[in-house]
Amino acid sequence: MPRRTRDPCSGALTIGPRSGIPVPIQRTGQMNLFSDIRTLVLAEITAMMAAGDLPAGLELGAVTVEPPRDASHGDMATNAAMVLAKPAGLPPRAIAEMLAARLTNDPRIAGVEVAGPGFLNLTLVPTIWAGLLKSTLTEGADCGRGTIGAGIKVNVEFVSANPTGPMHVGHVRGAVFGDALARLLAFAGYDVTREYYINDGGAQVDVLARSVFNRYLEAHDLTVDWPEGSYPGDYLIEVGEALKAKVGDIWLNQPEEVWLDEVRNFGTEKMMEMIRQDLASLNVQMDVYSSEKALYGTGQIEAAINTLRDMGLIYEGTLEPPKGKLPEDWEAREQTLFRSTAHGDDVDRPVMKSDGSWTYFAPDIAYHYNKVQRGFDQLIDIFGADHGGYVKRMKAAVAALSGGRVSLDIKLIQLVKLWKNGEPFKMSKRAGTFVTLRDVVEQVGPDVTRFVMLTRKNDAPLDFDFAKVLEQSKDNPVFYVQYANARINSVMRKAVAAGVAVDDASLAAADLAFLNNPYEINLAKKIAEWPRLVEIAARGNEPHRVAFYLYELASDLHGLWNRAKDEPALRFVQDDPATTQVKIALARSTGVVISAGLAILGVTPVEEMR
RNA sequence: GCACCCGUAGCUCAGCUGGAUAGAGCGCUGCCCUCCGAAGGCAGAGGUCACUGGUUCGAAUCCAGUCGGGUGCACCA
Repeated sequence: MPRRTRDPCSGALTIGPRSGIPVPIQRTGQMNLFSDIRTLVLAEITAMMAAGDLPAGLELGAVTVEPPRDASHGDMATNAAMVLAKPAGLPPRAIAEMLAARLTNDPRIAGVEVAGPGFLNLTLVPTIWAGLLKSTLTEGADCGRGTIGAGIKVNVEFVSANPTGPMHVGHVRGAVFGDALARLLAFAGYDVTREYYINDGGAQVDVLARSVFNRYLEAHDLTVDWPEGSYPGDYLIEVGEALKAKVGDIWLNQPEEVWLDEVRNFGTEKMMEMIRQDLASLNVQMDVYSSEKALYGTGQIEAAINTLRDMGLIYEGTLEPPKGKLPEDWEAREQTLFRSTAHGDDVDRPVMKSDGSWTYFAPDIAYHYNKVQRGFDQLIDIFGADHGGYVKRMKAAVAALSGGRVSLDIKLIQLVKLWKNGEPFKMSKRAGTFVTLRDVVEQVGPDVTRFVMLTRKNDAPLDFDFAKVLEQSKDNPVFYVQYANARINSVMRKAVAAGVAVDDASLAAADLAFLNNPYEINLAKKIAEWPRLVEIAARGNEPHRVAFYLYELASDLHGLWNRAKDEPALRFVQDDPATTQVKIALARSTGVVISAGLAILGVTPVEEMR
């Protein structure tokens, strides 16, 4: 097909200084080639509808432009002809032929092929990759930043460990996942709030208070009992000492009513200090700490329940006994129930105990109501997998209280199995091998901990081997990705020593039209996928995709590197400074994306590994 | 009994709002290792995507059911 030339003065094209080849530039400042080409495809379809080639008013939402699985299928593939065939009442290949003819006219498109049942395989002009690298280098740490979350307020609630002791290893994964998800969503353009819900309203903080009081008594050299279910951990010794330092001996012979409230406040405050420090050691920062206790006595629980009551969703009733094995002490009992079945739950749930006090569910409802009232459009809760049974009722509550306006996504975090050199690492409080978050971070560091925790989907169990995660070999994904970055920095230092300018501005200004080896193009293509991956990962609340992508990106860099052993022309540092600059631009662009990706994971990129 | 999660290569796992011949690492087999940066490289074998139906131009992906594993199942948080 004849190629229509575009006016170079339109601003859409620029002329490569040496080659004279037009280099498309992204005018939006974004480097998402896939959305650019999808926009083109949609525009041509719209034009076809206007021209009467297709019926007007076709729904285009299902049209995708994505990387083909097989490199022989070109650089991008679109399903447009196939998804439009039925509504348009035309054979897919007929649509494909028409669309192909139009797409060929775009200066970015080098070739279009109709394949299979009606795929359009697009080959881009080689200069497109130069434009990609330029925008990557120009955007730097912002490359791939998205806008799909623009104007959307999302609240990510995670960790929410009980304030009764230090965080243990079971909390680590949830903390890392939640923090990485928050970073991912922020990167995709969402307005993100990270929130911790302090469970300081239940019976367990009374137990904490009594345990602290015991330590307080011990600080006065008194002997104490440790009843079943109390918290005898050493970490409360200093809290007891601190309490003694604060109040002296005034509570020594006082009944519980006198000191319980104050000791509880004192204890939970100390525990939260410790938890904040634990989180900080993992580079996790919360925006908001919300207190369960603060919901009591302020009418918030009553208000939330009354709101449901006004909707006819609260009633006095008796639940059916659970099927299967009946609890020993089961008896029919009238309770105040939330009609969660109206919003998809399996049974209605009690909000008030038989003694008239609230169940744990009631403040949770109030807390989520509070989040709804604060104007969030989306709520995300991150729970341990053992709380899976809690999902439906919570979703029902949010659906009811927001009138369906606010979505709630609950991500369940599966267990982490600990290993050491391939041997199961047993955890036991009694044997003193209880593993705290601090133990993990001190042994392997926050970067490795975070990366490894994100190398699995949240709902898949994870093996964590204290020895293997620190191994410096290609079998260790953390090392593999970091090593790629170190290699990039190495060749850049070498180029600098050879007198080549490798700052991002110089590289972006260079003529980059000479990347043409399949290994180089392959790496550039992987870079091109980055913004798209951010979108997909953010849409699914799946930060693990970033970790897998980085591994693939590193793999492509290493592949190019290894290939260069046999093909010296592929080496990043060449005799000719201009050629070196082109190669370094590719390496540096890879490094830019690695850094951006690691930032989402909350991992610090390393520049050297010795 | 019910609900939720899971079932993909010998092992551990990816797999995009359904796309073309299902991928990676480990392990295995065979070569190579005077290489910008050692912590290796290249290649090969290896699959009924648990099973059976359904929807669709097209299903590992969506739906229903079956089997198998995990978790949770009034008034605990």
